[in-house]
Amino acid sequence: MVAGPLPMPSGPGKDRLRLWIRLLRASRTIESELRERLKKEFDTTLPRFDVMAALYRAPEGMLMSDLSRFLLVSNGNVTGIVDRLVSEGLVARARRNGDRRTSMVRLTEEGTKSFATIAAAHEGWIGELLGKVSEEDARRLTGMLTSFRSNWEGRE
Amino acid sequence: MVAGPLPMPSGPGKDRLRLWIRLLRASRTIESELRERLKKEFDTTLPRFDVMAALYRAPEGMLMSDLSRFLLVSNGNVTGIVDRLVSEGLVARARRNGDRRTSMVRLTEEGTKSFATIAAAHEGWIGELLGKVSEEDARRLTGMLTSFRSNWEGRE
DNA sequence: ACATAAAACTTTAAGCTTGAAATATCTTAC
DNA sequence: GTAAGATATTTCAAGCTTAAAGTTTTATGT
Repeated sequence: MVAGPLPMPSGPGKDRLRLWIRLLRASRTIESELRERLKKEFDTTLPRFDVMAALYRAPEGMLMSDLSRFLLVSNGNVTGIVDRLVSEGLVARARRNGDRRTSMVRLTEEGTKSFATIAAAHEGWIGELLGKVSEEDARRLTGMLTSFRSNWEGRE
Repeated sequence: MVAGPLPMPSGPGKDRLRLWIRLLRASRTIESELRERLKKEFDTTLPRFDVMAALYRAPEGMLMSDLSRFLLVSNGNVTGIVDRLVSEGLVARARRNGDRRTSMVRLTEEGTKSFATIAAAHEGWIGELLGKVSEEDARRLTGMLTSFRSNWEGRE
């Protein structure tokens, strides 16, 4: 999957396979760099950052299932990550009157502050890691990836 | 990180952040689809597929550290995946005369056959999943991602 | 009202992942 | 030749991940 420098596939329809391999290598490279920096600089992890980023954008809170859908990860996964964030005091669960199955999850004040700091560093890192991609190319790439995505949005 | 449809960042230098978010969402979407199909159709996993793909390209075998570098994952990780593949008879470790610390890892005959079958299906899936990306766009995207990658190859 | 189904979550088991510590082997410098 | 360091790999603990099964609560059909 993460095929590399040596014998690349050739023939009809291989361009998409090659694209996928590059896409995956690029995102893994960046991801592992981010992971390392989050750990070293802020003693946190990418999944925690992802959850906090989602909650930061929703001050009124989110349901567990919203988080799961939004982050493209399973329900059970979110449970574990949120549990850990709660035990660290960065996130709170609030029972709801209307529906006792659900609870609104939101950042605590401490979580909000913490996230703002980390997010600023994160944005700088991305600027650095993608520095060689021109703003122009960045916009074009984003456009292509968006059209790909809309093709898949809401599947099953 | 996997930010989505609602308030997208704006301002100077946000194009790269937006690009990264799209890149990550695209690769996670495709990855999870592949994961599911590998499981359902062939009762295997993406990491196992990755290792077998690497070995398929190296009939003479690879060292554990080669695998680790090539796949962009940690050493200890490769140990576990290879252990499982060995126990399933798909991969073999061969001690080397020269250096007793290392062993050459290679596909067994069964592993080779098995991989060929799965890889054919895999290529079809990619063609399907990236079907809306034109071959032309695929080549352009690949080019941009390649230049990004060479910028990072061999860091640290 | 009451049974049945649906929805929202959590729990569980198995496997993936990392970074760090531990082992074993080889290489280098005296 | 031997101690010190470098390499290659495995082991370990903690956390992430998923699919499937289980729990609790709400909604629906009769």
